[in-house]
This record gives sequence, C-alpha cells and structure tokens, in this order.
Amino acid sequence: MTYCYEFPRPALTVDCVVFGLDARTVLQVLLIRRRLPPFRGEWALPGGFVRQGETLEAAARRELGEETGVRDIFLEQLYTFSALDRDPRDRVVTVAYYALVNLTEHPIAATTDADAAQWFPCDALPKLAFDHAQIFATALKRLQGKLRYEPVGFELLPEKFPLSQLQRLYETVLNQVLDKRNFRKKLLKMGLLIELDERQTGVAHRAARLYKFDKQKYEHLKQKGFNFEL
Amino acid sequence: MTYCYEFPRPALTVDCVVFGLDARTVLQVLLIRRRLPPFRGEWALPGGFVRQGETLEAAARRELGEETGVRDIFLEQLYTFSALDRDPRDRVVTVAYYALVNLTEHPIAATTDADAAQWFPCDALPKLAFDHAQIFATALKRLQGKLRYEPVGFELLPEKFPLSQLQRLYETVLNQVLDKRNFRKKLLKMGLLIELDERQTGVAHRAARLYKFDKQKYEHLKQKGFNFEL
DNA sequence: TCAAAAGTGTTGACGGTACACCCATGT
DNA sequence: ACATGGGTGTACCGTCAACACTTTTGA
Repeated sequence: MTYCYEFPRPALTVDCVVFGLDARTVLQVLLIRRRLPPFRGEWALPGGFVRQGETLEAAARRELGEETGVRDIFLEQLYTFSALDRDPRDRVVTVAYYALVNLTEHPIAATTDADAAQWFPCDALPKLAFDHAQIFATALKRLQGKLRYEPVGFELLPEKFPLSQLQRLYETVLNQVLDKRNFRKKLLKMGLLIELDERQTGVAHRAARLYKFDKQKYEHLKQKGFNFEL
Repeated sequence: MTYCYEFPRPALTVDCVVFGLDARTVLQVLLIRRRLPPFRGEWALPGGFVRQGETLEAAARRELGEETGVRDIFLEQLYTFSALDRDPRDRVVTVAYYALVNLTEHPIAATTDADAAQWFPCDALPKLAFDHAQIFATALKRLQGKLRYEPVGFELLPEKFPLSQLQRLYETVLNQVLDKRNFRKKLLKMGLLIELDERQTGVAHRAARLYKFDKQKYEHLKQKGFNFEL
C-alpha cells in the first residue's frame, strides 16, 4: 500500500455557501464565527475536515448541521479550490458546496449559540477567512446562472408563495427588473405551478393567490427534454 | 497543528477525460492502460496522486503530460467524486477534469509507448477501471451542455476549419442533425468567425472556404454581456 | 378615501425553422 | 459526365418585449 503514500497528501475539507431569502426578499448568506485559529474570531463559511468514512456531500451536511443546525436542504457541489496558500497552516484542498434554504422554515437552530452562526446580506458581507470571499463569489455566480435555466429558485421560498414573491426573488438574485405581466405569463404557461385555493394573509392590501411548485411534473417533463428557462 | 490530523485523511487524485476529434469527426477519448494494481492491465482515465506543492490543475496537467504526452490544452474542472468504495485499496477522492484537443495537432507523444495510451471512440469504450465510466459519462454530458452556450467546440478543431466541419462537430457531439443554411447563418451573424482567403486542399469536390475563431472578439463581446448560444 | 399591491391583453419586432436548387471541383 | 459536398434566400410562425389601467383590501 505504500504507493498511496508516495507523496504527502494534501488535507481535504468541505465548505458550504448557504443562501437564504429573508422576509423582505433580500438574499443572505450563512456565516460562522471561527473559534479556533487560524482566523480565530473572524467570519467564515461553515465547513471542516472530511472523514475517512463519509462522502463529501455527507461531510458537508454533517458540518452544516453541527455548526449551524441547518439540515435537509438543497445542496450541490460547486467547485474544488486548491490554491497553494489558501490555508496558512498547511496544504488544504477544499470542496465547496452551495445550498439553498428558505429562512422562514429553517431558522438557525437554537442549539447553536447566537453568536456563532449568523445570516448576512450578500451585498454587505464582513471580511472572510481563507479564500472564502472567492468561494462565495463563485457560488453567487453559479446561483445566478442556475436560476435562469433550472427551477432552483423555489428552494429559497416557502412551499406556498405568491407570484410576486417569486418575481422579487428573480429580480434580487439576478439584479435586474422584470416585467410583471410577462413574468406571470411565462411562468404560468410552463404549467409547473399549482394554483392553490389560498391567499396571502396579514397584508395591508389585496391578498395575492398562492402557488406551489409542481416538482413531480417538472421531473416528468425534464425526462422528455423540456427545458426550464428564465 | 494536531487539529489537521484529528481524523485520517482521504487520499486525493486527479483524473482527466480528454476529448478529441479524429479526421472523420468522430469523438474520441484518451485512455491509458494501467501498469499497476489495482485494475492492472485494464483501461482507465489518465490521472494520479496530487502532490503537496501543486494545485489540482497543475497535477492534472502533469499527469496528462507524463502519461500521454499531451500538453498545453484546454482543461477545466469537472466534478469531485468521493464514493466510499470507488477505489478498492483505500479511501481516495478524485477531482475530475475534462480536456479538449484537436487530434491532428496533438498526436500522442512518441515518448509514450503505443500500448500505454490510446484513443477510443466515445461510443465504443472498453470497460473502465474504478468509477471511470461514471466520470466519463459526467464529462460527456458536461461537454454537450457547454457546447450549446460557450464556444468550446473550436478547441476540438484545428486552427483553420471549414464551416461544414464545425457543423459536423456539433452534430456528432450533440447527437442531432442541424440545418446547413440555418447553421451557417447563425454562426456568421455572430461575427466571431474570421473568413480566411484560404480553402481546403486535397478534397475530391469543391474546396470549402476556411475560417478561424476570433477569440479576441469573443472575450471582448463577453465582457459586454454577449451570450454565445447554439 | 387612500395607499399598496394584485391582476389582466394586445401589438410589433425579432429570431427560429423549414425548405430546394445551382455551383465548383476532382476523378 | 458524374459524384460529392459547397454555398445560397425566403416565407411563416412562435416567442419576447413593451406598455397602462382596473380591482381588491386593510388601514
């Protein structure tokens, strides 16, 4: 087995860029404050070392659960970062994941002390440890790209949502305004939204109809070559 | 520094899926025959262990050069694979890259003995070692996706090429037939092809005009938000 | 009654698709 | 002269973008 150890191994970690939408439809990222050096006391992406007996995705989910209490969410591999100097102590390669949650249904667990994990608006992040600013930038670009041609946006919303909230989501993340009528027409024509017999509550104006995303139907159409777009 | 060694580390390798186009515009992949166990004597993707002092991309290029003689080509990270049983001897995580070359200008180096590295048509691969069949499938899907919305196809062609060859490339890789007139119209309208004063030679019919891809202009347009498509 | 957002159709421009014939060249 | 691919234009249709007013509701 010595051929495995012919050269010293880089260490392997995972890091997670967790996006969430707050009540005002502002895009947020979940950060933790580091308790250990290096970069002790600074803000960083949740993550940690990969163990022998777990896959990368399992490691990402484990670390995320341990550090922030967030579980059972949409998670996808982003990119693997390997710059030689990205960790000051040692050679560490990290596999980055990005995740989408809806803030309302996944509050940061009470088990986590409030100081340790916190949401920050994407356009006002603190300085980040390691190369995490670069990882975040990559994740944001990926999210923007993905949003256009795959229905991942629904992961950021509660199960039932009004169309206007979906539109605001697209507008914030893509950073551009969309025409209300055209947006509705397009989305409804796709036939992937189930119109519910429910309406918004507690708003100071006409209550909007609620919809939910028809995941079944999407999977089915995708099989047949259907392409979600915009 | 002991916190780095809190848990045993998985080993880290890179693997490369190298695509090439032969003279008949058939898509090929470069494989090597393994000299060492496990899977000794079987076909596999070129790749190997990552060293402490190199980035993943550097490792990929190094292994590719050492094992196949192929250098200085288009190379992009694909995905990181971490199934627990993907390597029978030990826990090994691999970062896969995919590469595009034009076969005519990058023959397999003479330094490599002919038995060790060989091109195979994508639709007739031998059985592959490890989980390399899965890695290959992922790479092919990525190539097909990328081809539609980024001008990577040119990496597979020689510098100067007739439009028909570009069309055949798209047809083979995407596995669908395209209308000749519409294809030409669309490509030429983008303004990314430089019309040369040269023609094909050695063909038994009217010689086609040659073009080359205007990379400068593409980069410039991309800045301004231009999107290559189809 | 006012404020705030929900909801709704039409038109014009553009881009995509479908489609068939003559041309140039080497054998 | 024949075989082989090179090269060209038009018409129809569907999709996208632009655009403004009425409705509902709670405060």
